[in-house]
Amino acid sequence: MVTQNDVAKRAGVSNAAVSYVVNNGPRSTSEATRNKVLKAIKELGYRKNNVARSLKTNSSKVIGLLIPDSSNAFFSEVAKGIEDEIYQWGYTVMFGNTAGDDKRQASYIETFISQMVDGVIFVTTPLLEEQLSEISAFSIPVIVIDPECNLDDETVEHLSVVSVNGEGGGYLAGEYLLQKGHKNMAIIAGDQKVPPATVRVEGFTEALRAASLEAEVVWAGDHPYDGYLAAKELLQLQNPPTAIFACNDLLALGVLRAAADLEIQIPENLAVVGFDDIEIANFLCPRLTTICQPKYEMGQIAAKNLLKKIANSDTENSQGADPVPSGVTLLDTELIIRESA
Amino acid sequence: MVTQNDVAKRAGVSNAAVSYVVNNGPRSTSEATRNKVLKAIKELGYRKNNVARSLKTNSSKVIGLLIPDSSNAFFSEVAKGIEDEIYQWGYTVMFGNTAGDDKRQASYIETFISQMVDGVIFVTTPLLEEQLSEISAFSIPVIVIDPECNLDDETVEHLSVVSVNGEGGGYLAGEYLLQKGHKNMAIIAGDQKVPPATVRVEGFTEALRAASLEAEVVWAGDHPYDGYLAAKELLQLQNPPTAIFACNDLLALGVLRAAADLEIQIPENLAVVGFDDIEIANFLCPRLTTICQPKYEMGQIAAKNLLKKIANSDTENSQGADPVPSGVTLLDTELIIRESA
DNA sequence: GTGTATAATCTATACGTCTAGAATTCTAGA
DNA sequence: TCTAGAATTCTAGACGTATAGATTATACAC
Repeated sequence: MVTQNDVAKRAGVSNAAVSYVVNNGPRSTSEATRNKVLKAIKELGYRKNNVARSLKTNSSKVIGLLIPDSSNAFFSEVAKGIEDEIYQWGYTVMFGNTAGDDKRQASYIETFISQMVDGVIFVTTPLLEEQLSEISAFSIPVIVIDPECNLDDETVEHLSVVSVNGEGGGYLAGEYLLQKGHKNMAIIAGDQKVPPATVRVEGFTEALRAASLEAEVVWAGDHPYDGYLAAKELLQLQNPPTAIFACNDLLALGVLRAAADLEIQIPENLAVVGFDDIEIANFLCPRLTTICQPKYEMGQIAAKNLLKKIANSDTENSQGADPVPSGVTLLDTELIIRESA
Repeated sequence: MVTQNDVAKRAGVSNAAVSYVVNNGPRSTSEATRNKVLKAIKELGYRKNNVARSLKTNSSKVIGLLIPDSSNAFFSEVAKGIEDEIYQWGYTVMFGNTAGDDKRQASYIETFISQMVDGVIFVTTPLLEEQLSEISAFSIPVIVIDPECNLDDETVEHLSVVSVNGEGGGYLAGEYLLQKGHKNMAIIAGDQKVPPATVRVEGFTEALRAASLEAEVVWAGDHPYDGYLAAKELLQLQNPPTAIFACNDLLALGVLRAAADLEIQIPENLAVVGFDDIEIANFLCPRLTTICQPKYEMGQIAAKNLLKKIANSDTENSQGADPVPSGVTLLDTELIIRESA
């Protein structure tokens, strides 16, 4: 492996000079040495070694990303927002799927610490008190996207969360279906263990409460098949719902399929509202009415906030530095009316 | 930061002893010191520092993953296969989206080298001669998933590729539609710059050639909307095709949507065959007939091969070691007949 | 009790980088 | 030409770890 020392020898300068050239500082170099060094670098094919740099400077230019399932359209869109943003600042993403497994999650946190990541982003992941305190023990900045909202206020205050107004989204869906005259509605909710599921249900329920109505809640999962099964069951009741709120678009897809199987016309005989507005929603038959949440932007904002936090913790004296909103940054959802409701 | 030295002091042993305990070797330790060290580790909250370890051992336990677009269902499924496999062996994934940008790709390769990754997996990414030789200059094992097949044989031989028989898949689609009696067929192909697109077209064309038929090819993109536009145009010709082969399922989704807009019945008046068999395919209306490729398995196999390669290059004397199939490992595709054709 | 083989431990150094502090060269004003 | 001050360069650790080589403790056979 070609090192700075090799380059230095070849160029006839000290290794410090090489470092200064490579990093454009922190001290200036004359045009002459600069050229000698650059020439030697080219000739020897030297590449800087970020591992050694990390060890010395205590900053790896890597951030850790913890996601339940990278193959899920929602998460992968968020991840893309993060990566796009972070790339521009010379950072790289190291990621792990928790797959809903606490042990696996813990293992990745160990890894992230061990790899000296400069920051961590948790996406929709159970926040275990113990793990959080471990990370903060290493003073690694953390951003959370869409948290389990039953965290105590103190913890949240300390945390910096980017979230979407899931409750508001659920409310929008309920309000809309109410306005369409539905009285008998059902909710097919995602995995009860995954935080955002519950809030959406609450928002929807809240909207119905205003009209003194209630909705049956079926806890399913996050896949189309879960939605399919749940919908089939609901639609074959003696008194089937006239509207279904599916808490994510993949579930909604399953609902559409179940309705088709049972030859139930949408939206004439059944209204369906989804949540997420994933890319395919606008191409389904019928096009899916859904609650849009800014996935890419969530990732982007989370990344921006994390980078800010990292910058602040670097300069130590965070006075004058651009402060990161701690507590919850809530992004708005939007009702996208298409054909299914 | 708590270091091995701190632990050593606390436990009243040498730092070497701590290292031996932490790594279970390479030398044995007495039960007594082992316990002392473990106790000190717990008391001080010591975590091993993988950065320092990497620097010393020249092995980071990190692999680099280069993907065109992590938010695409196909890639993210492959990525999941990789991550799942690699996690089991204590490795972690560092990833970057190339976004079809050669400069960005080059930048990530620099980063990977700089981070001392133990191996790299390229997924469906243009293999630039220069970049490959740069990586091999650092003797970093490389696995390619689904390559641009116009690489010269020598390069491929040197490379270790996991691929799916895209040509065979295209052939299956063509054969099936032929057998269904279609004579006027069209192909909506993905991004011409992305390697696998071309092979699928060739396979399909090949099948038709056997019946002395030809199909019109429209180069579109990778998104539903691309398929939608292309299909709308095709279906409004004075002599529209009776069957469309969409080279990936997202395109096919767009085709279904276009047909619905034009009130064309599927499969009665138009047959549609997709490619990929992504999760949603089985829930669309109509359910999508498509060519299934083992995405998760591709990732898994690629990861397994990469780990083998890494192990082999570690032991240097690869004699007796489990050899990695160099050249192309071709996985089979399968025709999944559902409702759309 | 002696000698020997083995196990356990410690000492010291290297991995490749960055960066204070010392040393040197350059610049410009007198 | 001389000199203060700035600009540039070099020297010399340190970051936290792993591991050869040296050293000491232990076990066992005689």
